[in-house]
Amino acid sequence: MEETPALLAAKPSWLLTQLAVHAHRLASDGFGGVGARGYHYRILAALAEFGASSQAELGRRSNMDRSDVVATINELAEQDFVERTPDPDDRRRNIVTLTKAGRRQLRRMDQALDQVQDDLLRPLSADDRQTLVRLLTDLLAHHQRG
Amino acid sequence: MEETPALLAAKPSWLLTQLAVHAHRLASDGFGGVGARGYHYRILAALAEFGASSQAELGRRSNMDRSDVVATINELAEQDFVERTPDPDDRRRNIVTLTKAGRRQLRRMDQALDQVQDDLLRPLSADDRQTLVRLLTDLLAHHQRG
DNA sequence: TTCCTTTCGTTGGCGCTACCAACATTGGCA
DNA sequence: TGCCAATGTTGGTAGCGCCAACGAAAGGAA
Repeated sequence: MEETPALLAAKPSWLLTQLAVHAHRLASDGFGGVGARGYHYRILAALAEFGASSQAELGRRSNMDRSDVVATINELAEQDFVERTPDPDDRRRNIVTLTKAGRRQLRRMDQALDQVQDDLLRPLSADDRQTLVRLLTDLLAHHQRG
Repeated sequence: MEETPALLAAKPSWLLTQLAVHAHRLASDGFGGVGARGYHYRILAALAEFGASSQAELGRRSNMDRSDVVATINELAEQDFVERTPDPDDRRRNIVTLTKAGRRQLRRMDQALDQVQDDLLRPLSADDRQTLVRLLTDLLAHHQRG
């Protein structure tokens, strides 16, 4: 294998984005096994955790653009993983509901994702994993405000 | 701000990929100021560090697909940041050379990137930054073999 | 009430990164 | 010689993130 330029290898942003590529590939492979992708998981997870929501709400919680939520809900609804019904109390909104099948799909995706975490962090000790998660959590929290 | 589902927030792969989004946005903003993007930096950095190379070599060092190297070299050559000449010793290959202007562009991009690192790691102490880099470096090294 | 602003869902787009398949040309090797 | 590997190139595709614009509807100010 060829050497990576030191200019790159020394940059935290390089380490982060390259590692994210690996993480994304692992996750995609896992999700691909159940015919889904990341956006689907985000929406299903948000629904399972906070219950039926409007699309705008789902977007804010899952860090997704409104327009991408539309497409994702379309796909999930076509597979009967969610239901989209107009909100009678606010006629601008749709209420998105998780179905039984959707809950099952979420469980499948979650298991795949757990395996991904293992593969991703394999070389690290339990302590190091915890440290890494702490640092990343701090950083992410910071960048989601400023 | 709305709450992120715990199912997401707990996954290292989520932290990593989301943080990479922020890192990428910061870098893109920095690069955008000089009319460039990530692929350009990778190629220029590899050329500066290892000297004139074939496109395939550049791709391996910069972690890029051959086809993406072609497009990137096209763009860099159009701005006279690199020169592409056929290799007389191996007529399959091109030799890509960094120009003075290319070196200047790299310096500009590198300065922008240094600022990005600061912004990215701002909330962390010097110790924490070092720890983070160590952990990420270990992980990345692992995933670039297996 | 009327007017203005905001929110919501939707459509249709774009950029960047990461890939893949196919092809012709050329080198290297058995 | 004949076969396989590497190279550059073309022309795709997918996923994620994002933006502008629109009509419909809600909310708040005057």
